[in-house]
Amino acid sequence: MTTRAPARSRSRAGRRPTIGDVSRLAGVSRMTVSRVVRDLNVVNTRTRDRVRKAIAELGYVPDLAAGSLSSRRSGFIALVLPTLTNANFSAVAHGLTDGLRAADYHLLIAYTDYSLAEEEHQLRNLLARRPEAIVLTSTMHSKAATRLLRAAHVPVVEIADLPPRPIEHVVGFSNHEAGRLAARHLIDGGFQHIGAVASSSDDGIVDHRGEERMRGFEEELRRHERPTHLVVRQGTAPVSYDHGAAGVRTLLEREPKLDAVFAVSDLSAVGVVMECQRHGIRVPEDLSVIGFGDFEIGREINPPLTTLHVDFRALGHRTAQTLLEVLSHDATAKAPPRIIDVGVSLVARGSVRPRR
Amino acid sequence: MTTRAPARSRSRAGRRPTIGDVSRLAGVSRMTVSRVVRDLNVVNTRTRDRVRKAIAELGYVPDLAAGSLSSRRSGFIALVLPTLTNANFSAVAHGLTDGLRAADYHLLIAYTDYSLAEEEHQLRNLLARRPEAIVLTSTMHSKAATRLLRAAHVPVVEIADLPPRPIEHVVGFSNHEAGRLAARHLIDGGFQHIGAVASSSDDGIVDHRGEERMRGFEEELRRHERPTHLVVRQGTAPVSYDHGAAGVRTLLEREPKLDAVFAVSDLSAVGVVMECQRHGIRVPEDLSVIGFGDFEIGREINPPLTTLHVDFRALGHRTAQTLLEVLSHDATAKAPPRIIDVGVSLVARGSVRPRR
DNA sequence: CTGAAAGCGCTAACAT
DNA sequence: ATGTTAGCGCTTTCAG
Repeated sequence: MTTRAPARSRSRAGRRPTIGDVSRLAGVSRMTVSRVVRDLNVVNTRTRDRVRKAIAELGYVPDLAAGSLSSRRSGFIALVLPTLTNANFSAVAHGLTDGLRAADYHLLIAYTDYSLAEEEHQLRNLLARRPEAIVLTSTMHSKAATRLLRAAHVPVVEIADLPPRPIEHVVGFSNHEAGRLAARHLIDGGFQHIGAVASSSDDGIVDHRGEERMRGFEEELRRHERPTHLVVRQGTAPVSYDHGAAGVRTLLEREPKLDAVFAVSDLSAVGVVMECQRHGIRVPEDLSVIGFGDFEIGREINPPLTTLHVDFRALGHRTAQTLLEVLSHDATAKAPPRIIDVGVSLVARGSVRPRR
Repeated sequence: MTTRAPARSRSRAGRRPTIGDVSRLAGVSRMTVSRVVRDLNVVNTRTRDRVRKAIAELGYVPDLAAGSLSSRRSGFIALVLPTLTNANFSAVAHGLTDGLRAADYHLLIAYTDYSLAEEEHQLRNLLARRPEAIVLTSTMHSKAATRLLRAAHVPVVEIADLPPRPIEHVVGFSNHEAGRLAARHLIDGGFQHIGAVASSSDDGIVDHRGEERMRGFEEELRRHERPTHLVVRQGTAPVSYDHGAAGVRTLLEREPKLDAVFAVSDLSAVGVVMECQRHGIRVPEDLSVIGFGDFEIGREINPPLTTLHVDFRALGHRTAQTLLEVLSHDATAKAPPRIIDVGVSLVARGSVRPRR
């Protein structure tokens, strides 16, 4: 960059100021600047102010890459989400951010589109930046991903499910149990022709948590000697409204006497309700509908949606807490694995009308 | 960490393997390992395989912090979003990720909850990690944030609006024009009592883009000598369903003859429709509704929602393209600012029934 | 309270 | 095709 700036600014022409530029301007050593930047509270007030002034004047922003290389602390925690388009995952991120802020950890977010291959790709990227912990919203990983995670020498928290063989820590709930709760609610409600709309796995695109819910749902049906042939798979994750609309059409073709539907997500449940409206099928008089996730749209539609509720924000908070505990552990002694279940509960609203 | 591992592994006990560990195991210099890792294709095939084997054996993952400190290339681009809970912003992220992947840039995402202070905080964090470019979904920043951005010596792209005084590059559309389109559609439709549901700013929480839409809307009303007293502000960003439900109640109290409503987002528009259903107000027979954003839920409800459409995925792609062009520019010559307008269009659906 | 020396893990630039 | 040297910007450690 050819600049006409006077020679005295040669040291900072065209590049970002470094700690050395600040120290020169303030007339102190780089160490002193470093102490001021990190708020170490050991620097003389007047020196500190002089340094602060120099920092402001130069617009100095410390280089965390250099800092963490030296201190061996990157100061960030990685969160891997299946998708950005899900209010519940956002709630988790919020809970995490809040819980981590006081400890001055920065949260970095990546998403995988429910793809195992993409998860591995993102993990590789993230791990290369040396996060101090890693949070995964998924309990199913490629073999290579699992190996990476184990070799990373970093605390790993799997969230939003209860894996049978966790990598390390877990903050979640049982998706299997969620599905069973839905089935029991419908069976107890006296419904005779119970269907469900799930999504299908395809080519490495897997919504394992949704599948667990469906497995729980089917298992409970079987326990009560009910048929499970009315579970249809519609589209791939992320589940959305149209999955429900298309799914219920299929179900009604297959069983005109259908009287209740469990949708793997509130979003597809809303799709079910909307499609029913279009065909003059009354919810809940003709057909009862139950979803999962307690999304806002479910509370807003008419009738409001019966659903399964998980406190995802609390889940995020608990994850932050767990992380903080684990990270405060002496690095020489690995903290024992924590397994935390935040639970799931059924919220009865107008979209289900018991038959007895 | 007390370990019983044999002494020969002393060099890698309890810590991650470094490039030196790999080079020792493979019997080559660290440079050779570096070349293999970066796929520089200048290494002898047999040597390369030996190195690869060592890498696999040790589970070596390169340290990008160290690498980028040395190469002065961090390899990532930062995306700052107002909120994670917005399908359109997710679409932008997708478009960006896709467009950037070939060039091997990694996208790191942060969100601000529509808070200027939080934006500044996130920016500081992000900038400290030396992104090679920064993408902001907002065109309004705190003074300090603007200063940080200008001092960062990094390309800045503001997206999803058309700011009058851009920091540098822009890929967006006119929110002002979007609001005007909505107003014109309703005026042309022959509506007499036109209202709107906006959100209010509060305490540093600002949805500047939404406000621009409302300003455009009001301006167009005034142009046609229509009153603008039926624009109500309901809640703060992020806008959601309940904003619309509460907003339309207020509007109907204020003007029982209300015949059309523009909602700042499809989400609040859906809230309007749902609230109308609950009160026996027919949409569109009694009240017409128009939203913004063309969210999936708008296509799914009955009647489907008339809305303003922006191709956000394309916006993300164009942003990626712009970034790639700008970044390929010789670092010594700053690329000229690009201003790209992806446009906005009205999508007429069932929720608006013209009166003439 | 402040500073000097050494080095974090990697790559640019220059040998060979 | 491979290696050597130096140094990226910061912090740790130790000395004063």
